[in-house]
Amino acid sequence: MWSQTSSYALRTLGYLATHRDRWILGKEIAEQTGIPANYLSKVLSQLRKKGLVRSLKGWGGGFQLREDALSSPILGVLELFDGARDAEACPFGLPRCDAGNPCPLHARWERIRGEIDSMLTTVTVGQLRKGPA
Amino acid sequence: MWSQTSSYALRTLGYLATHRDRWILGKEIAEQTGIPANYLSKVLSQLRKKGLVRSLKGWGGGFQLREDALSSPILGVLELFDGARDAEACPFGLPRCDAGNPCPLHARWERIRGEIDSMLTTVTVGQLRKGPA
DNA sequence: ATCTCAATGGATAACATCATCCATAGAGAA
DNA sequence: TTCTCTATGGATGATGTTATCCATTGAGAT
Repeated sequence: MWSQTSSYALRTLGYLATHRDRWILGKEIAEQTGIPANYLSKVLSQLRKKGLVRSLKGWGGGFQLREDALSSPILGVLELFDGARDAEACPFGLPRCDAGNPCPLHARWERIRGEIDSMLTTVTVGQLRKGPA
Repeated sequence: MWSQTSSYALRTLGYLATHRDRWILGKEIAEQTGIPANYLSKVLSQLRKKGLVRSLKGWGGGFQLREDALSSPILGVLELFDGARDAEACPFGLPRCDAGNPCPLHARWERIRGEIDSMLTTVTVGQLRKGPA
């Protein structure tokens, strides 16, 4: 549904959201989430540039979720890695369909798309925290 | 959302569903739908093997939609090119989430997934026909 | 039989995504 | 300063998807 990389980003943020009390090594995130360490470093780098994550080099360093990232909708994360989705585009790539000239799937898809958008804008990074059962 | 190739397949079937009165050249489909002609031939070949489309070589030949394809759900087409989707998989690749240990997105996604499945099994190839306004 | 039309299918190339390797830079410890 | 730890970033490789090229096959027209 979304790219592997986006999935990595969400998992990473979920892990950081769960451990906000200290600096987390990239290596630790990789081990705990199963994301390839080398690739993860690229993902973390982008999350840092985007301001979702803070980093500290050297001994005792690592990564941390930034405070204001907690309330950030996950839509922003997905867009960062998958690019902005064309909200208008027919997911089937059918010839231009819109309200005036709908393809057979248009109306049904319109509704589903709305629910997905609602989910992505409502759920925040902070809510990716792995809570106690 | 789905692969480019699946989109091509749906557009192709839509075009064939709209012109059921004669044999349609692959070239014509390519021109009218904007699908690369050479690549389209592969897609058509798979549609033929799957029994959705009939072909005729030589002068006056081309492609035609098969009668029974009209009532076939488009889900089958998507699975043909994208492979069967893992219905259980969390679209975010988050650590195994299920009813017992749901990720924050689980419940919301469950519902959306149901609607998508419903759409894909309900809409048929015949309904891809480009009807008169 | 021969010619032309058009699908068929194998081989290959272009491209993006995913992943790894390695050298460098920054920061605290000794 | 010097050492170790750890993020940073450039270069490269692996893989899957998308696209193209070309030779072959089948079928009707003449």
